[in-house]
Amino acid sequence: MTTETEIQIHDAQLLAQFSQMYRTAVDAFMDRLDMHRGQALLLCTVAKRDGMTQSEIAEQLSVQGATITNMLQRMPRRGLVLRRRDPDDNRLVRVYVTDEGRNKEHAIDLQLRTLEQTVLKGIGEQDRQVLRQLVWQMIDNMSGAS
Amino acid sequence: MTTETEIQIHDAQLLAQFSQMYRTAVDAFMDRLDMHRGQALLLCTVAKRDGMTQSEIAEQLSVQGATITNMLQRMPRRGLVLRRRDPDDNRLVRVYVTDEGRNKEHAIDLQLRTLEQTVLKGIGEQDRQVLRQLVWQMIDNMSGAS
DNA sequence: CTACAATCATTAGCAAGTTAATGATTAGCA
DNA sequence: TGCTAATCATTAACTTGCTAATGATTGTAG
Repeated sequence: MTTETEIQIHDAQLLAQFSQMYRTAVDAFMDRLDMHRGQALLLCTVAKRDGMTQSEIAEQLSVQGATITNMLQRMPRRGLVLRRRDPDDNRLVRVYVTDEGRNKEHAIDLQLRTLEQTVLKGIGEQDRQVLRQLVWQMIDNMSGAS
Repeated sequence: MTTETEIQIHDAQLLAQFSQMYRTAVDAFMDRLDMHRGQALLLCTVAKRDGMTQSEIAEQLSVQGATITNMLQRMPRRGLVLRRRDPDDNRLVRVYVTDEGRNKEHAIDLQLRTLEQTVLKGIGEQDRQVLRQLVWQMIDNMSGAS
């Protein structure tokens, strides 16, 4: 169905299309958990290191600090995370995961593995290794972007 | 800098991070042309086949129809495209590129090639072939997503 | 010690996605 | 012909990203 266009598309557009579709796919998988993409990924990040600063979260997700503020303001719908100002440095806001949040994170993690299986279907372990390496290379290339 | 996290990240999150960074990179490159990402990609699409229907554009960009409506409503800042209802089927709105739009599209195309060079730097032609094939495979996997 | 610079978070306003509901037009069948 | 169903676009309300400007706190130099 997309076969006709495969021939004359540029790599830049191919990657754009992939990014778009992957984002939509994550949305779909998170919807089943009644979660939004950004909030889910944030939760997964904080769950791995409790008490992260908002700036640290932003850097980890390759996102602007203001984006984290926005997301956290919409989060307390369900008490999944807490925010507390650092007593030693009152500029910092540290984010903590509640027990409920940790449960949710497990579910999200499972769902992400399912997504992984869907997206990587038909790709052998050797090719996956190659893919990982290539993606890391591209990420590195973009990290020092001008 | 990202080295510490490379080890224990899941593929799903790796791809999410790539998508996020790539999207930001496209934004940066389009900013230099005083263009927004979505509008630029839309222009490139229509430039290749004048008179496309909004639904056709949406499908090509893997995006919802409403998104195209929204974007086109913000576009006429500069007369890059025209919209005209199809006289034979009044439900359809066809989009046409003006001369100015076609000039802009050339500039965008150039900029996308530059982005391509940046992102794929250090990756040989053989690996690029492999990458293309893997990305197409993933796109196919997501096309029939449940 | 005080003033200035740096850091962190928030706010406001925008673009770009989504879904769901609505309206207008066309197509198809009795 | 006329009613119903399908198609296409629009609207409204939302989440998620961004930038730029602001405010509050901390660090540092004089």
